[in-house]
Amino acid sequence: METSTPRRRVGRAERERQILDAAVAVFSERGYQNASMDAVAERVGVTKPVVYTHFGSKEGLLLACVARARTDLLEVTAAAAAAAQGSEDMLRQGTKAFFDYLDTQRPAWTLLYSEAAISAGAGPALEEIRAQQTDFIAALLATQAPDADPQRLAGWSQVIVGACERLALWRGQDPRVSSEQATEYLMDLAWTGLAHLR
Amino acid sequence: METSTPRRRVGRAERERQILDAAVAVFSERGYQNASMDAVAERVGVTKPVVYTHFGSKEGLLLACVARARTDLLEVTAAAAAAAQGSEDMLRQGTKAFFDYLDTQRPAWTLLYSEAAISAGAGPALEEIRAQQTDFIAALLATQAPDADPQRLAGWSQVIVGACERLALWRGQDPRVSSEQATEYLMDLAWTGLAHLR
DNA sequence: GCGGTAAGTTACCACGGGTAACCTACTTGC
DNA sequence: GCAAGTAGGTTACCCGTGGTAACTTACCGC
Repeated sequence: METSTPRRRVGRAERERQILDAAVAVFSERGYQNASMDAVAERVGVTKPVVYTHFGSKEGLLLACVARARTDLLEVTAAAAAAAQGSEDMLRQGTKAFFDYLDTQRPAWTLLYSEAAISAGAGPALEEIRAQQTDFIAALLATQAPDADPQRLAGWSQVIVGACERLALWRGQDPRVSSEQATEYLMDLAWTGLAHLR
Repeated sequence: METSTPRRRVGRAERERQILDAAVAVFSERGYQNASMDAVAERVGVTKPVVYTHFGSKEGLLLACVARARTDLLEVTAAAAAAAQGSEDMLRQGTKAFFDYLDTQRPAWTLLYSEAAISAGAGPALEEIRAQQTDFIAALLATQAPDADPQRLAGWSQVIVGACERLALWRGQDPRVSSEQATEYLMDLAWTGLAHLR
């Protein structure tokens, strides 16, 4: 089949995009462990060493996937928060955008929160995502509780980030839980608690 | 040196304990991925097929480690909660016992919350641990908010479990945060929030 | 002592990550 | 146009490690 295209050559940027797309799909379908580099390469219509020249190693490829998802996620949540008015609504809209992103980008979600934990090298990358999130949230909380100890603010941020991740995984198992509901359950405890601590 | 013990033979139960101990150590030291079954076997002073006759596969070995840690963790937290009086104190003492357990059993902690996520097969085992925790917590919360929708109670439980995991990871990176502080940060948001929702 | 069996060993396979050496489609300079 | 250079690709391989088949030996009951 494949009408006569003996060996199509493609620019570097384009190829990297193709490989990343294939990697996200393959990793999320078969799991990082069970996914072979050959499978990724084959999906692109290319051989293994090509993948290696672009991303160095299997872990490097995973890291690149994570990095791209991270950028997207940050973009989406930051935009939602920016469009809101007031601290409470910023947290609410940002959280909801987080859940919605994971809904529409299922493979990326699987990758980030189920598969990526696999690689020792991806751990730090995930921690960086969380650091972004906690910093952002700590700043938000500070507007509501300006007198609180910075460590306490950081702790609260950790609580919120952890809660979001867990709620996301929970929703993955039980799709009856809407992103609105998940957001509300978080706000119930987090924001209500905060409001009464001042 | 090992004075002259040519080939010591050991009972099944004892061997399994030895192998589990070695596996927890090796997996947490080098990471599940980088740990070889040969390394585990060598640590016990035995060859690879012995490990396989006991645990079937690398994943099986990991699962057995997780199962044991899970039993310990449940035991410790349940005991702490049972010794407390009143719902709030049960949540507080249970949470603190959780953090304290992870403090004293570092390798087990690493295994559960950094390495175990690696294996596709270990994922369900971890979810079962969480299910235990969330059920327990949901029952606790129900005493405080008897009128709440069950799904909402479940959601709040997810929030709390996620928060605990994240706080534990945070403490792993920053040892200045004591188990008491971590517990308090959780209670600040979770319990205070809950108290004002009734 | 003398089998029978549980406990262990050696020697191997296969699969997948990673690489070295080679090849070829396109571009650039003349 | 055409030679030369190079980015983009391929084939063929290595080696570590999960997993297993076939054989060996320490211990127990009798």
